This record gives sequence, structure tokens and C-alpha cells, in this order.
Amino acid sequence: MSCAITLKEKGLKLTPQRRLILEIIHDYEGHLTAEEIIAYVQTKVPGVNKSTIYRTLELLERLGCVYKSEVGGRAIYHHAEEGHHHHLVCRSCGKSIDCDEDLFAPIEAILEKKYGFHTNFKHMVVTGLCHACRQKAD
Amino acid sequence: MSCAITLKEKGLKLTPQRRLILEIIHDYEGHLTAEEIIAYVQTKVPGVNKSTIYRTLELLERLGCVYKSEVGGRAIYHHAEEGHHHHLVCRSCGKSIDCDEDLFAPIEAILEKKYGFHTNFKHMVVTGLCHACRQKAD
DNA sequence: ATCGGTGCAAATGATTTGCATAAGT
DNA sequence: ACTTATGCAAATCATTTGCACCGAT
Repeated sequence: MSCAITLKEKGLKLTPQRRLILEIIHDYEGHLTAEEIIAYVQTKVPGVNKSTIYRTLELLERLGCVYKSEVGGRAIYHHAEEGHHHHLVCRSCGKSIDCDEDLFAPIEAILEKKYGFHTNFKHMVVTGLCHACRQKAD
Repeated sequence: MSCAITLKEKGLKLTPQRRLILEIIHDYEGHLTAEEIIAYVQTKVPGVNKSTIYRTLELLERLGCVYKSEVGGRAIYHHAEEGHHHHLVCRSCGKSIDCDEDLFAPIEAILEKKYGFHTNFKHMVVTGLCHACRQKAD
């Protein structure tokens, strides 16, 4: 993991706790809430404290190792690897569909050109209704 | 205001508190945090309680009179009138630029066609850097 | 010896909820 | 009378912070 190197460079330590948190985020294809990460870490190494996890998540975000987004007032985390994508989350069944990372590229360009506003849409979380739930809803 | 009618239809009351809250959101061009709404209401009618305001905001959202979004874990509110737009919020100076309401329409279409996912982007809040702050940042 | 990291408990801060009272129909 | 609204205070709940101790360099 490149994050391990990044940590060393800054004189920071790759402790077992940090490794575990990195692993989870790294391995998980979707996005995770802090709560889910906490729960998972606890099952693996029961002693780990919430504060440590929050602090680690904040650190990893600052280092650019993970992306933090927010849905419904909660923070969610996602690894910052290549091959990115966005998430379409169905507000009815909760299912998450991955979608193309270039989806918002045209919008970024327009915002830049027309409004002089610089942004990049990474790991967006879009809520809506998936096909199946749309049918049911009639 | 059409909201007043909507309230009546449902057997709900247009109390002074509610009128005040509606007025603020209606008159304000940008988006407001709950905190800002509370502060403003308090200056006008000091007795009004936070809970009332939160409850009213929730009600108005449910009725479709206001839109609720979120930025940085905080809820923000915006009236649901015609002539909509999105907000480009600079994370450096905090300035908010309005932008074209059709901006995300192509994306909606793509999501629908390609992923069978139904959504509509209303009153999006996009964070990034405005032109001025971008220059400063070098 | 020093600095970074952790656990613990307490603090924060926005939002919510239960309950008793008040007001509108 | 009946239902909706409000104020108040207490409860929640995710996240943050202060502090003392631990461990690696």
C-alpha cells in the first residue's frame, strides 16, 4: 500500500490499528460509514478505541489515502485508489451501484469555463431510485 | 405563498412562527443553515424555540416547500420555488455562486439510460475553489 | 528523552423527543 | 372536544478533545 510509505515519509507510524483500518477500507469495494469501520475493527481487535479510529480516518483523509463523503449527515469513507467510480445509492432498498468515474467530467469542465469554479467530483454518492424499486413504486 | 395553501389543505396551521420561517427561506436567495434560520427568527420573535424551528423545517421539507441539502455534516435549506439553481460554494472564502439549474440534466439522463437509476439533482451544493481563491492558492 | 499513538472518559454540538400546555376549528 | 403547535428540558448520537500513559526511534 502506498499509504504505508506516505506515513513513513512523514515520520508517522504504521501501527497495527492503522494497518487494520487501512486494510478494511482498502479491501471494501463500496463505501463504509465510520460506524461500520468501528464495528469491524472491534471484531478483529476488540481493544481498539473509537477515538483512535476517528483520528486515523482523519489522518488518512488528510494524507489523501481515503476519501470522505457524506450521506444523510453521516460520514462515509472510501479508498483513494486508481479506478475510481461513483455510487448510486437507492433510497428504497439501499443497494449501491458503482458507476463510471468520468461521469461528472463534462460538468467539471463547464463549471471551470463558465463560472471559473474549480472542483472535482470524486467518489460522489448519488441518491435516487434503482430500476427495481422504481417499478415497485409504480 | 403556495405553501400556505398546502398547509391548509392538510389541516395544518399557518402560525406566526411558521410564517416567519417560510418568509426567511422564501426571501433569501441563497441557502441557509438551520442555525442561521434559528438566529434570524430569534431576532424577530425572541420567544421562538429551536425545536419548533426544526419541526417546522422538517414539515416544510416533507410538504415540498423547501429543499434540504447538506454540506459538511450540516443541513441547509432553500426555498422550492421555480427558477432553480445549484450552488457553487468556495471552500476557501465561503462565497456561494448560483449556477444553471439544467447543469446536471445530462447526467440524470445518462444515469437513467445506462444504469436504470432514477434521480434528480435539485439544489445541489458543490464545493470547490472560486476563481479568486484559486489564484491566491497559486 | 522525545515525539507520536492510544485508551479512556468527558465534552461538544446539532438535532430529536416526551410531555404538558396553549390555540385554532 | 379534538387535533395541531409550541415551549421546555432532557435525551440522542456521531464526533471531538484533554489528559495520562505507552512504545518506538
